[in-house]
Amino acid sequence: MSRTRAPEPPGDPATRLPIAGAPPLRIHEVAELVGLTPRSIRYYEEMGLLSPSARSRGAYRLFDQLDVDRLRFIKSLRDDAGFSIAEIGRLLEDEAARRLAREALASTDDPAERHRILSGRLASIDDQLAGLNEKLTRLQEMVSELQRRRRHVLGHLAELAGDTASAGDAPAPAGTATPAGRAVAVGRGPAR
Amino acid sequence: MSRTRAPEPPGDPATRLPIAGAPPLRIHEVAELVGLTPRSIRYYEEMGLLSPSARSRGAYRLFDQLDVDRLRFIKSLRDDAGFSIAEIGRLLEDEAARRLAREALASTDDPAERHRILSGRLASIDDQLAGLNEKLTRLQEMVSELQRRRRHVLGHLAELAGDTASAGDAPAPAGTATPAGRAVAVGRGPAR
DNA sequence: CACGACCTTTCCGTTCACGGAAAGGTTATA
DNA sequence: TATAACCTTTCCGTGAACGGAAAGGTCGTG
Repeated sequence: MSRTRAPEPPGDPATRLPIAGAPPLRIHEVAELVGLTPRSIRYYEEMGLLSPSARSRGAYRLFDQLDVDRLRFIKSLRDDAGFSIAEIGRLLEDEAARRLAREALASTDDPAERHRILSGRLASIDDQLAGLNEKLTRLQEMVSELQRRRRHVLGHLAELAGDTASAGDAPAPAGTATPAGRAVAVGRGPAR
Repeated sequence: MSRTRAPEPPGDPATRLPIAGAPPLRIHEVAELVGLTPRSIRYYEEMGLLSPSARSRGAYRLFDQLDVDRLRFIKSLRDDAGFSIAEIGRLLEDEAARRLAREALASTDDPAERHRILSGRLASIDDQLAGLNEKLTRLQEMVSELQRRRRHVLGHLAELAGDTASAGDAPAPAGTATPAGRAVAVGRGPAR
């Protein structure tokens, strides 16, 4: 551990303020933090998923907390939702449109204009919801099917265990409570 | 419409029976049916996702209803769950293991052996559930967040509409009821 | 039996999402 | 100031998931 962190000598406040006392990170630091490679992060920037991050005088990329959050979001979208980089780009563009709409709303009192802006936002949100709901429904069907099988197997195991009295209902070993209500069984060991 | 369907002259019952009266389909027919290209279907066969389908004397691939179901499943896994072809391959291998386990279970009365088989099945199911649940939870979080925003925008719109009395609660225009319980709002027009 | 429409395999090309090397610049520390 | 450990851009390579053309075979109909 030779060198720890560069305090970034003052004189370059940049355009984006670093969120109160949090030092900016360099690319391999964020990479490790969020579980991506520097290469991927540069690629995402090239594809327009990141606002051109701040740079040091030496042209080093510098990342603040917002960048980290954004990268985490991107990774989640990629790994969990299975979106392509292009799709993620579109989602993030919409995110940007959202900020613009906020500002536009704050700067006008005209009811018609406000209605136009809000309607646009609603349409965009509904579009995204439609896409996500489709994926979500399919995934839930798959999970339900697997849970059905799981109960089935557990029933057989219980039956095997001797007490032929109580069959069909199982304790469920570990679970992730889904926001939607029902607990979902999850078993042994890490995936991947 | 020159040629409609080949009745497949008897003399080649093949190994897989065509499920009572359903004529086997040729590759471009299934392709259109399930929404894939012939090229993709051949590729999936090459990757081992399909049991080597039946062939006519002239070496044409012939698909029965099971093949169609399997292809639909593959497409769903690919498009909705975002699995890679390799991952789908593993899931389907497990499906095959499931059939084997069924047969093995049916052919033994030894409790220890039955327990071993059932435990293996349970472990495999739990593995799959773990992976799917992770995706599912993330997706649900994203949907929840979007719904929150949607309500927010709707609140502002209602406020704009004049009656400043009732704000914050909205009727939700259209919805897909998720198996898990809560209705999820979906708006205007088709996505994609 | 000839035709058109489909099929076969083989192979090369393409897009996506990066990996990795090259050639050179920057930054904190010794 | 020299050195190690980062960083930069540029470019070429790679595996996945196909697309598409080539060269030839097969099917039902005219």
